[in-house]
Amino acid sequence: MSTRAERFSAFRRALKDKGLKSTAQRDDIAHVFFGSQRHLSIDELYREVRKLNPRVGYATVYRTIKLLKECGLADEQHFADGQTRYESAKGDDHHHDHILCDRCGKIVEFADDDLERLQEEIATRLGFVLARHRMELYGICRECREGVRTPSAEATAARNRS
Amino acid sequence: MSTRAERFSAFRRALKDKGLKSTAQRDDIAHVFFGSQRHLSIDELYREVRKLNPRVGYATVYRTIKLLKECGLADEQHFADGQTRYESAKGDDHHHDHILCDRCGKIVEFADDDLERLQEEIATRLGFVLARHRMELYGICRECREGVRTPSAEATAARNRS
DNA sequence: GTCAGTGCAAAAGATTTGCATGCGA
DNA sequence: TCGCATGCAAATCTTTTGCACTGAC
Repeated sequence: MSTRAERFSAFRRALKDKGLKSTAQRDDIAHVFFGSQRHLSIDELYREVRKLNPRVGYATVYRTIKLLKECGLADEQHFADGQTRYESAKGDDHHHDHILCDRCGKIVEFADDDLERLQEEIATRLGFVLARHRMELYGICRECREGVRTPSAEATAARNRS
Repeated sequence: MSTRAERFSAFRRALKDKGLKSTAQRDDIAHVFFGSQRHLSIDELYREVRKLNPRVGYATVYRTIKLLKECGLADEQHFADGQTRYESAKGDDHHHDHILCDRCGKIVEFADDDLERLQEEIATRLGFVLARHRMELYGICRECREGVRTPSAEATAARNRS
């Protein structure tokens, strides 16, 4: 897993390689995006970026996220709530899946080798050569079951309610 | 797995229980929906229903699919292509996942007990009580790899291209 | 100076909703 | 008859695009 600075450099390098320009907007969007631990929606990303630099338009956020996707630096996720979210890519060798809390909206990442193997096996059995997969588990997390309301869980729940 | 007629009756019963009316449009939409083996998009469903009864509006298809969801008779799927698709629900005791061919778009359903168990185990390990999950595998099917172009694969590929 | 990048507003695509009319119970 | 259901069009919501202007190289 690379640092924010490393990802930022990788983005700038990718832009240069493609003959594209570095701009204040792209820098600001990338900075916010790489700095977030969460799975951001476009709107959340836009709002965060605007705090840093109000001279950024919605369209530019869309255009920049698309660029980040093309560079392999952002992964797009379509969870069950219908919202499209983006996360900072972990790299090819760091595949992971997600488990989401139905109550507070918390998203936890995990990786499991047995699961990967089993998926290969199922695909083979069905005559497919597996290219990729997507798995999401949904349930209730321990904090929500125990009625503990941590600040971060509260914030996440509030975001989900809005 | 119930028959088309059984599902149709279940829908009429559910409507009656909710104090809602049976109408020609609802009947026609349900008939087409329960009769399809495929994972239909709203647009595909609309077109099919129009062949049967041109006096059906787009909005009614949306409203009826929403009703079917509420009755537990339709499952909504968001696959990676971004299109929202619906399938006739198999019932709580018939959970299944999907594997999709990246080339011809074919969608194959499967169920695997080991997979279900492993998911439970992962959720428990992470402190979650699992409610449901979603898994999709993507790859290339045998027919596409072997260059065989079956009529159904051709039809599916054509639909995907359009 | 050149041309890609940007903001804005308009467009496009998917889904929902308001409203007058239609029709099932 | 009464009120839910429908069709249509308009409204939303999300994402993309056209265009004139700005700014990076």
